[in-house]
Amino acid sequence: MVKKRFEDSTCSVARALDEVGDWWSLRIVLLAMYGTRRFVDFQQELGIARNILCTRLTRLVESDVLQKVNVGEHGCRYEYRLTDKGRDLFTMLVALRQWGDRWTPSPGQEPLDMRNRLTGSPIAPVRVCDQDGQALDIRDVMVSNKVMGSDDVLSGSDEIMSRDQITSGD
Amino acid sequence: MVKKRFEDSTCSVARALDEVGDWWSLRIVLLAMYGTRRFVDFQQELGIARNILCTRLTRLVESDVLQKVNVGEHGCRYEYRLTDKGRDLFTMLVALRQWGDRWTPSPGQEPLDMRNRLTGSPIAPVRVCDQDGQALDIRDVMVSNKVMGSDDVLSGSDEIMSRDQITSGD
DNA sequence: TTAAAACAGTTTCAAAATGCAACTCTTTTC
DNA sequence: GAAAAGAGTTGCATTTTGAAACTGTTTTAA
Repeated sequence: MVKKRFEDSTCSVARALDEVGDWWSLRIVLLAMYGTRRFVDFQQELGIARNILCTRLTRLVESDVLQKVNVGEHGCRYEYRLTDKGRDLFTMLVALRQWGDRWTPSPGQEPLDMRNRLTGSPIAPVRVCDQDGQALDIRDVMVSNKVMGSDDVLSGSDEIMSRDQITSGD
Repeated sequence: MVKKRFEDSTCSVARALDEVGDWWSLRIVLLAMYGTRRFVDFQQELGIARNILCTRLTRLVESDVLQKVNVGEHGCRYEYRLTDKGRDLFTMLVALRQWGDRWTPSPGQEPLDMRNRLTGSPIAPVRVCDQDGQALDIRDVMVSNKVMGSDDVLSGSDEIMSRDQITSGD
């Protein structure tokens, strides 16, 4: 019984991408991490159309990634700030940045230098580890699918391991 | 001198998003990690339009995230397989999955159980660490901007730290 | 205290991307 | 050797995006 090994329409990656997986949202979150808070600043730094920015910010507020705060002194003037949920995208964005640094280098552009603010120690490459602290890459990972009662390894699809081998556990 | 603290049109996150930041590409890569390789399988599992899938796969091949392999016995029949570059999105996708598990839980849907294939040890939450092994969250990180010769902390924009405080180093 | 500028959007309309269905042509399978 | 499956294309309708102008507030500065 092979067909669909993971019923992933309810996959949390898909759900995450529904919230921040469009063309602009992660860029907005990234700018927010750099300190941008105002509508015009997002607009100018991204070069995004104002109406699109408006719908994106609204969506991000609805999904609780940003919060809209009235900072006007005599009326209404707004700022968009990261929530805990938005701030928690930090790890994923660092992983994405490191991937970009490794695989899409830009001539004459050196990677952003990020460090421990207190000690100056540089940030290390983000790794997936198990609870014993062992770093794992995709080939080392097994996914147990409780619904279907079968285990499987992630493939990373290369020529060494055929589809038959991968699905032999079913 | 405040205006733009990071000239990020050349930011590696932006470059990464140019390659995999659209609505479908990361889902395609994720399926590829689960072992999907064929055009029709991607199409059916994603519910994506065939022409769109075609342009996405072509783009991913062009940017060397996937490779297109002829597996026909008497002619042409293709598979799309992850390259090293594509496989290296694993870390980022695990971080995204964990974010989704934490913040967009689905009723009755428990997180995918991922483990070390050899030992059965569960995967731990992905963390950003410095080279001394110290786990850092966004508030602990400093970015040194060599172009502008200034240092800055990432803000995570909440009400505790005002924009003035953040930019006081300039 | 008032005029000018800045903010935070809307609205309108054109251009681009996406989705759907039908249609090819080749390759497997039976 | 026929039928089915794979891997796309093509054409057209729908949706999303982008650009620019337009509104109504709120600050700033004289």
